[in-house]
Amino acid sequence: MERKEEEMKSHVRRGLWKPEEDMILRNCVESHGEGNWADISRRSGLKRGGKSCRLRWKNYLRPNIKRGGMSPQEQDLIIRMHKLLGNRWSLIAGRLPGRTDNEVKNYWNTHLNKKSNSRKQNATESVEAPTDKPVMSTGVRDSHGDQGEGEEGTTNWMEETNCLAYDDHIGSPLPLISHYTDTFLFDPCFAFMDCFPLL
DNA sequence: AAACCATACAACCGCGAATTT
DNA sequence: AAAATTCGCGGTTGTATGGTT
Repeated sequence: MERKEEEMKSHVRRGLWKPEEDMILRNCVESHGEGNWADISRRSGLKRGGKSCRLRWKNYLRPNIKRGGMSPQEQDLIIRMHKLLGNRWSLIAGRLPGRTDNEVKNYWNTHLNKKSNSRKQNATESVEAPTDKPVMSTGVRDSHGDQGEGEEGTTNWMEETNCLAYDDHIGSPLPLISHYTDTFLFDPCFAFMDCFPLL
């Protein structure tokens, strides 16, 4: 049993994807549709696990993926959202059209984390008791323990996040309500966040 | 030129949630 | 209802690349 698993693992290709593999995966997803990644992995003939196929598609091959550097607006939005939600990368990425959770996470870890830390350090020189915890918690996925409880820090998040989306097409921040009715109509987390200022 | 180091990003892993059987 | 399977998330690791010594 374990031996068989070992054997399976040893036949699975790992590491960076080659252009040929990308092409095969793209063709396979286009003809069979997204989902059931184990099946796609089998059908494609690629020696890649379903998980790996899914990740590659989601983060790289999917249409409408935006590549290249983050705009200042995107950076700013990530910082604000991270302050609110903590490491909820998929939620943050959901507010950035064309960006993936992995990309946002990487960008935060390599660029913004430092920036944010140095900012925080400056702030702590004048104010006591900073916190790594997000201002708000969604309560949707709390098992990892790095999310805030939502009780503390009911600070000025309204002021700070009066814009939670940026529209590249019109080149200006979207007001909360228009975005709420647009992309995140059914996201309870954002529905709550967006409604809160009305209280 | 080469060894070393730092940075950025792609990919993997483990886990829990959701769904299917 | 329980077991098995699939999916999605966040943390972590691996690798390519560029800069410095």
